[in-house]
Amino acid sequence: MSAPSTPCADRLLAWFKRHRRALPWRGPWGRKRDPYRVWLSEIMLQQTQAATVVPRYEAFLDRWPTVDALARAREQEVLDAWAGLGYYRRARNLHRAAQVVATAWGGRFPGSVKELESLPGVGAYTAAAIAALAFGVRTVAVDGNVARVLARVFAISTPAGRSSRRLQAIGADLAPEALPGEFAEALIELGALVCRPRGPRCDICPWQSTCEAFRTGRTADFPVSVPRKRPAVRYSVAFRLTNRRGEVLLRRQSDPGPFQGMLVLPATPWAATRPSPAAVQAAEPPGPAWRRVAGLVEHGLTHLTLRTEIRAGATTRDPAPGEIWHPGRDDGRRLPAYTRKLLAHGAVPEPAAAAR
DNA sequence: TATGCGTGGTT
DNA sequence: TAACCAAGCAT
Repeated sequence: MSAPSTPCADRLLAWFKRHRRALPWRGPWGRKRDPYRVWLSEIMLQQTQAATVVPRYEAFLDRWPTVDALARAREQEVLDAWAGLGYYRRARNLHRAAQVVATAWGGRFPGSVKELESLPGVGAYTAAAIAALAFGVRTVAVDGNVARVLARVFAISTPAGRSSRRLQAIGADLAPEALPGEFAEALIELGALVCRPRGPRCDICPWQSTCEAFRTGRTADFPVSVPRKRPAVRYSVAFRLTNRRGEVLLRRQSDPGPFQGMLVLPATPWAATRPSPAAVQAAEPPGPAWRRVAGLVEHGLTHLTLRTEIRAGATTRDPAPGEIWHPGRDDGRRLPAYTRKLLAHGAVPEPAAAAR
């Protein structure tokens, strides 16, 4: 039998140069890139699709064009600018990392994988991505796309989650001396556009001739995935308190757990069963007579399904410390999707809306 | 190593 | 339609 041929970096680069998407965090082909912009985009792209990130990235960059500007922002502003993107710990780490870069590193990002990995929110993937894309380090960043590509090309039957070190080493060996950043990004793009999870486009793949999974007709067998558990269900009762202007009382989620630091409705803690009357009463903001809103709002997180019942009430009082009145209706943008959903559910339509 | 962390798109 | 999954990280 003949020796298996090695995937060719030049062939992948040629494909990428021709087919790569024009995304706002990408410059012209082969051009040196601003580490701040690479870092910001990579944090946003963690577990988040490019199409979702594009408008948020541009808005973020408009508001905080440099790492120093971001370091000077207040944490609340950063969290609110992140609202709707999910995984809110990313936003807190982003702000903290900006302050580390601004102070400990004099406003310039470090250029080695190891130094980058010391920044909050920067793990093995993101550190490698910044090093390759912004600093020309000859390495690859193994995300879900790259893990899938390599698992297929080399028919690796270890589950991707447990073999990322090995995949990293395999990928880095393939990287060329010239344009390592473009190569690292090309691998990701190949996974996103061609070597897709289902229905891979092997017919247009630049690596088809060296892909073991294609050769053996087993692209569907790689990467090997571990079945995931079904999310647990959690129940709570949330309180929708409105003032005369139709504004809604929100507070910052202070408990560790989902939505920490974000604007949420006052509510009982989440529990495995529906809250008892005593638990509901203990969590009630003081004041009004509460009206039960029909139905249950269901919201899915990666590991939880939240089922929330809403009680509505009206008041004339001022917000307590740590609480704010939020317009509620229009700008849903400072809010997590979960909070937005709770505001919208069974809301009494305003006259203007009802007339349409 | 396993688990906790959002949200939206795709099939 | 109910998985499945996305440019993962921290603990």
